[in-house]
Amino acid sequence: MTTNNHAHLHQIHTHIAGPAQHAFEAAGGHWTVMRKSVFEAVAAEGAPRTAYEITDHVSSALGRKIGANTIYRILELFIEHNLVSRIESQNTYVACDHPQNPADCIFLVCSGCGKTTHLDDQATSEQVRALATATGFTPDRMVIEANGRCVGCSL
Amino acid sequence: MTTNNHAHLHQIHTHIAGPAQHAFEAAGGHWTVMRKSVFEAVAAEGAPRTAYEITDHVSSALGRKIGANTIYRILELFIEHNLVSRIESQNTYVACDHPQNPADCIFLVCSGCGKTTHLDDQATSEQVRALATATGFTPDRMVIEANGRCVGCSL
DNA sequence: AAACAAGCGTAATGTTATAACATGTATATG
DNA sequence: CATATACATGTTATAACATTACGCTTGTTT
Repeated sequence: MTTNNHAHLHQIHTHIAGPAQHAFEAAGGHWTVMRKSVFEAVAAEGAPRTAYEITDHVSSALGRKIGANTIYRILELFIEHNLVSRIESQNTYVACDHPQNPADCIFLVCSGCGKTTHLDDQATSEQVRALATATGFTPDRMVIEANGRCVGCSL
Repeated sequence: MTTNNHAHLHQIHTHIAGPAQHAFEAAGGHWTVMRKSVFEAVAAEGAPRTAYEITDHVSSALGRKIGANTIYRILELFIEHNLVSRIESQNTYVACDHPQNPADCIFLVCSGCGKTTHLDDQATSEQVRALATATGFTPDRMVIEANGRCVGCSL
């Protein structure tokens, strides 16, 4: 092995490795063209995007029609690896800054402009977890979202 | 006015007024047969129910086919009046115990049996609100959910 | 009675997500 | 390098969730 070869491999293993790619590969994942493209689509805008928006974005980036389920598969994979979070109250997806630190994110979703910011507050998310645990519940994934108005839209 | 009359009104203004009905009417809403039926469908089970399950339940309760949009309309109305909460991570709806006290609920959703319990912890939800507010965000509705395993399903 | 609003019906459609199965592509192994 | 294997994606169809547009009936106001 390790005769690292074929030209088309170079196009996959581009050198723009962001933290996302790095974390994903460190976990044994393959950073394929498709996955790279999906990640870029999710990360492209400040606002979270729907799966079908991502589908369109990827389709035009690759110049061919991609099926929705391909996108959903990859989003699910990314969510498992903390590269992406799903905003439950919006049915949208956002890229996650810190794949290293799998903290529970707190999302602030603006109902005016759609922009979403995210906070990490270990103390708060731990408090929610502790509350749940105290009842005998075993929490897995936390969903903490605030819907309201961002600074710009509250005027 | 106030010649309170017609027989069919009596069937609307039944005397089983739970706290939900009471709060709803206090807010100026009309507790119609349809709305009563929807509320009962939502409240019927421990587990939260999807809008289409509610649709089926109401349809068989009333003996005729009810359209999904009728259910969605009423669910939305109930949510505004704190009679019902939507579990965002499940696309389901649950009846709310305390329409009086519009606290932010914390839901514990079991991925095993689907049962959902709800906590009220003012301190925690206030903490999340405070976090949001500190960034200049004006929170409206909070979504705090924990997905995991309930006591029975964690074995 | 006329005007209006609230509540619901009906039908169609839009949006989000998954299932089932086929095909392609990378990697390991003899 | 041939082949086996597992992983990744394509294709098609459909399920699940939600909304729109419009009209009819009923209750309330004038």
